[in-house]
Amino acid sequence: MSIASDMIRGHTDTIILAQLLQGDSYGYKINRAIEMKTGGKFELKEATLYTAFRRLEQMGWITSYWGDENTGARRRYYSITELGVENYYRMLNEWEASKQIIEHLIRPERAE
Amino acid sequence: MSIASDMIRGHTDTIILAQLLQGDSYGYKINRAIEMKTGGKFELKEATLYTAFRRLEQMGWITSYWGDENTGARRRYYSITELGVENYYRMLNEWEASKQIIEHLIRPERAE
DNA sequence: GAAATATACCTTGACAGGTGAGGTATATTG
DNA sequence: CAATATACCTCACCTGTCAAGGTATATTTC
Repeated sequence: MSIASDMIRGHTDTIILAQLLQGDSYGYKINRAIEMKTGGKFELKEATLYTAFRRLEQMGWITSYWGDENTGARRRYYSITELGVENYYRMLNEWEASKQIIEHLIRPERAE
Repeated sequence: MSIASDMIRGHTDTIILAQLLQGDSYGYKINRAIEMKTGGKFELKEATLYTAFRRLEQMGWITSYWGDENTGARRRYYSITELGVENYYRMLNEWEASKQIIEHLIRPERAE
């Protein structure tokens, strides 16, 4: 497992929900958006992404439906639910809190 | 597993190394120090801590020796190695980088 | 002096999330 | 027609966390 994966763990759900907050989308597109946003510095692995979709849907934070494209490969679209929105904001707050705890813990203490 | 644990995952090694940068220490004391530093908001579980010690020692980032207390329970002290110091600084930098990526990804994009 | 608490260490098994490797199918481009 | 892009999916494995259990010594409380 690369270093980034343990750092990102615990944020994949939030990252996906953040994307869906801007409107329904599908796996492939979400991954492209993330890649674009980070200038290629980061991407969710496909297996991680689809595992996350299953998890989020089971928790009722997202719902899905098949698109009706009449050309190209079929797409499964995802929508964020009200419950998903609530949890998204909760997780944003948790990030703020844990970020500060981490910041505090990974620096050696100044002499006092 | 609590929420905080997935957020802290990937930082436990750095947290321990940060403590050892201030001088040799032992498991129990390190955990108390972390608890103090966060005002009780966070603590490494014992199993996690001792697992981390084994991992860090195996990687050669820390070394250990038994203290020679003539009273109280025996203590195993840990020292950070040169390799440990190098990796500590590397991980600090990785935190800075991944922090910004996460920040960028968990917020919905402003319309442009 | 017995019980409770604090100090201090340790291991095991279960669990969850990430991921490499594999698969399917359609459309386009050289 | 081969390669590439789009688009989905699953399985087995790995790693880190942690609840639950254990050992031992010293101090405090009743």
